[in-house]
Amino acid sequence: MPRIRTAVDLGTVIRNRRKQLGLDQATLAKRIGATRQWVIGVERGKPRAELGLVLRALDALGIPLAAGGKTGGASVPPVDIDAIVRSARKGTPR
Amino acid sequence: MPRIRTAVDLGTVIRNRRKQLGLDQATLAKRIGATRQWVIGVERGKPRAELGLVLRALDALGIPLAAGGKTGGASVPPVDIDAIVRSARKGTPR
DNA sequence: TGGGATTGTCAGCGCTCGTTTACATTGCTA
DNA sequence: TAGCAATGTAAACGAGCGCTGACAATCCCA
Repeated sequence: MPRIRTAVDLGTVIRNRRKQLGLDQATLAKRIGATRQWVIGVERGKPRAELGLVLRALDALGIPLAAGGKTGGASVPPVDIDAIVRSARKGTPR
Repeated sequence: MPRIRTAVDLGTVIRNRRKQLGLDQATLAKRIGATRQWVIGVERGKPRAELGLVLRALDALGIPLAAGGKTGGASVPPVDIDAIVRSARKGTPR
């Protein structure tokens, strides 16, 4: 259950899963509704790929995405009190 | 621990977390290295936002992203045997 | 060694992204 | 009510994406 931080992480996950399923790039591309070119780019970790296609790819590969779950350590660092206070007393004098 | 399927899902998560932290759009934008305009778009669920900025946003908000974890049901449908067989015997006649 | 499948690279093109700048709207406080 | 902060909307513009189409480089069997 890899933790995704960068586009490269995501590309690796997608590629591994695709191979695991025995799919080639062309087939995956067709399922997503994109081109093989696009698949190549994403698997390489292209950071400016478009979000919608990426989500469709994960879906097509049966890869669920979870946000905010505790992954083990001190994830989800608790509320930034400072910010809240500042916001509370609308001053925000900078 | 919301399950992310669409760009709208992601926008909602981001917006909620931002407010939870008491940040305004401008501040978040600056931290990400994007503009307020961009934040507005993403929070609205723009499906063609660029991946890199989205990941930076999640990071800036302390939202971990996990891929491939079982979420409860029949997620991660097991390997497509058919595909593997086809791939195994390199034929792939179709 | 030959041939098919898979993957990678290149070039050109339309289109939309993200940025900048400015203004309108809403909400709250003094 | 005036004034400030936060949010939403709009227009113009450069830059890069994703698409089409074609071709080269690898693998892997027969």
